[in-house]
Amino acid sequence: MTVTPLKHPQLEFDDVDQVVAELRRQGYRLSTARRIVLDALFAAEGPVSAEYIALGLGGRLTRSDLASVYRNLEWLESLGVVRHVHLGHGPGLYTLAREGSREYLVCERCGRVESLEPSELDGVRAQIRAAFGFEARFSHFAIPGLCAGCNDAIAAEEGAADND
Amino acid sequence: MTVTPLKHPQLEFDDVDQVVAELRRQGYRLSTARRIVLDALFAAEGPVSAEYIALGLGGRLTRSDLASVYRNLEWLESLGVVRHVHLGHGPGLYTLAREGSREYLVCERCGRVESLEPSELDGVRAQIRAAFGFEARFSHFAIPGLCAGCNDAIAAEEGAADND
DNA sequence: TTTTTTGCAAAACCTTTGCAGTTGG
DNA sequence: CCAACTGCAAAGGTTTTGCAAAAAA
Repeated sequence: MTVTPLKHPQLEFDDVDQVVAELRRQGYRLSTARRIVLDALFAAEGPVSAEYIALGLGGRLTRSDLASVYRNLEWLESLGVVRHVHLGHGPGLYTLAREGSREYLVCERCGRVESLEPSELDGVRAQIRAAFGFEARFSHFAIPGLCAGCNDAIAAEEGAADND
Repeated sequence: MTVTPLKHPQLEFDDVDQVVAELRRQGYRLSTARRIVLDALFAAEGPVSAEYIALGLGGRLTRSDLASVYRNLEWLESLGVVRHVHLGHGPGLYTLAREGSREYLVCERCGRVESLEPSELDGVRAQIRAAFGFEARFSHFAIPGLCAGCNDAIAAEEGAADND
């Protein structure tokens, strides 16, 4: 089993100041706009949209310009500090990369999102690799489907509809 | 093992005229614009974008209005004649539903698309169901990753870069 | 001071909607 | 004939780009 080497190794950090210090050490400029994006990502509880960041997480934080937010997210992503995921239709969602590439199960019926440790899907990836020689990456696009609860609910509906 | 009952059972048909006849039998109007969309879907070799259909599959067929194409694709989808998939970024792609809900592996490096019989992923779905109680649906969003060739190519690159 | 980044505006991209005019049955 | 559908144009939602003004180092 090989650990995938990252082109841009994830930076280790626990708070905004650490990231700021590290980026500055690497020679990057740290504007207020950039700090705002980092603040929002640290304050957010899960993946958030660029717009939500620009609105200061819904008013709780300093607002900023949407175009700059996109530019800075892209920049932070290229440095391995941030990554983004697509959970379905709707905007891409951004999150700090520090926790590793979490993977998501998204219920298409109720919208519930289950966040998984990357290793939890190793078996699934192995099965796909064995069958198709394909290395599946669930870290950028979520796995859509039906959660247990909705699956049951649908089964019940269909039972009730048997007398159509 | 239960066969999922379809709300809109797929129509059986081999060519445009059969679909047209069936839809007319069901009381729907069949305009030229609608026939053009069906012609394009039958002529296409795989999933195609609405725009490509509107352009007459790149000039080979009659062109038509993009908004009408979208409307008719949505209508045909609601009748179970058409379905659409998302293979990654970029527009949704439409295809005839007659062949069942094929599922796709998309290489994020070279763009290669591998089309699978639904049953080929039954084992994967079973594993996910067993582990998370989640019924994965790969028919609407493709599985992204790296095909065997690109995986090898990347391994080679990384070997060559060991002396960084 | 000089290079980078910002903020605003505009555009690009995909998709939906409103509406007057046309068409299918 | 009349309900349904078209074609065009405009708008909606997400993301990118151009550029003059502002800010970082």
